[in-house]
Amino acid sequence: MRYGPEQRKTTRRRILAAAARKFREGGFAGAGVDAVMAEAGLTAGGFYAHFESKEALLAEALAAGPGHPGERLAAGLDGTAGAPFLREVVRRYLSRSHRDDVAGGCALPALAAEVARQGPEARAAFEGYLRRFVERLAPRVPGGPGLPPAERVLATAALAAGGIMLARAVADPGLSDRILRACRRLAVPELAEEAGQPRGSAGEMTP
Amino acid sequence: MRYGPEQRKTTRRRILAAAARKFREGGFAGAGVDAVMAEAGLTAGGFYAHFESKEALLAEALAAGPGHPGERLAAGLDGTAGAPFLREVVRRYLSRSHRDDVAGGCALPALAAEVARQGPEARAAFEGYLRRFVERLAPRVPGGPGLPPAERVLATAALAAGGIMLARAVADPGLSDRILRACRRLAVPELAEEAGQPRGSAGEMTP
DNA sequence: TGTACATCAGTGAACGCGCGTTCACTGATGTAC
DNA sequence: TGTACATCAGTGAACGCGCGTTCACTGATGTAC
Repeated sequence: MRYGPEQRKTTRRRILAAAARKFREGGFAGAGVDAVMAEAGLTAGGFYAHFESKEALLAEALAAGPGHPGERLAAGLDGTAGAPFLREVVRRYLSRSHRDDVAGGCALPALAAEVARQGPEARAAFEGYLRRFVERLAPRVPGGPGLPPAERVLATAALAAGGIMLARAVADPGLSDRILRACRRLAVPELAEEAGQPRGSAGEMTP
Repeated sequence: MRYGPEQRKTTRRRILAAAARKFREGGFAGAGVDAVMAEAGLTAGGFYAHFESKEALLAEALAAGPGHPGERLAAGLDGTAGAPFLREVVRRYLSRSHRDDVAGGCALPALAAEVARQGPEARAAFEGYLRRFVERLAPRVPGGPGLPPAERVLATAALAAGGIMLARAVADPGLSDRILRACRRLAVPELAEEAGQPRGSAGEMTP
């Protein structure tokens, strides 16, 4: 093991990445410090050299997550803006692959309900996570009736997060797909979406 | 204490009602059998005379919840249908009072993320809970572009559940209100909503 | 009517377990001289 | 260059605690005769 502050930072980042995955996968209450540290290739005891508490880890794991969806969703869409841009972002977010990849997916559908039961620290971090969607997407998203772009991003985030969450919770795969499709259409009423469902994962949110 | 099967049924219902409240409030992982039974005025040991396990209780608490929102939301709207009906339902659901009453509110924003991590029993019960929205509301809700009424109810449920969930998780009350308002507008683009936010709780989902 | 017994919802203590957190220690790395 | 010491990230065992679940028991109620 290398010595020095660089190693310390690397380890810290590894714990954060592990926490981001484990918390999404098992929930904040369901993923223990033990499991997070094991995912990072460490033992539980070393955790408190890096973080004050489990809740502090949650806050940082939200704030410092690498590859925020607000950026990942817009990748490769440099020329686009307006309704086509929004449709493409929504198509990537409300995809089967995102639904099926809880650990690697967005924090909103996986953790929002639990964050709502946490203290101000975690909620402020979560708020920052949500605001980042607005910052990154609002400049390229069209407004709607009574909805400036920033408000539309907020409402679309709620719709998309809710859609992924419900699609994950439901038992019937057919209903799950219906939920995703219906949400994609409600999100972009300006454009009649192509009839079929998107196939394959090219360009979708999680590979 | 009265003897006989009537008393047994009453107690069972009391446990279910307590579970519905406690699970929404603290999460499924966060609310213990002890806390649920205490809310019902009982001690933990008696629980297993009524339910096989904690997860079985979750499934039943979802399925047998008294006063499903699908019915409560439509109460007093007997003459209405179409876009005005939908707007009123959405206004009640996406209200501050519903946001602030986790224990008495809808199961979707409070429990969906955790249900997604449970077994088939709980997920099937959750699915029934969601389908009940469609059954009760679709006959009176208008379709949209590429969205038959049933699909529109599904997408609106995702939007509304996501909106309440995000509004609860965020730290800033102003942002929380903005989320609710933006979601109400996206849900019913046919009608330009009145400029102000709804005030008071008359007709809203939770008193 | 009165007595003995059967029933059974609910109690309360106990169980094994995993949790978040603490802490004495290890051992690899760097520094002083 | 070599030796002694300092640093500190990470280990692993232990802690107190609350969890889901079990179970012997209580005591109020109903039934038999």
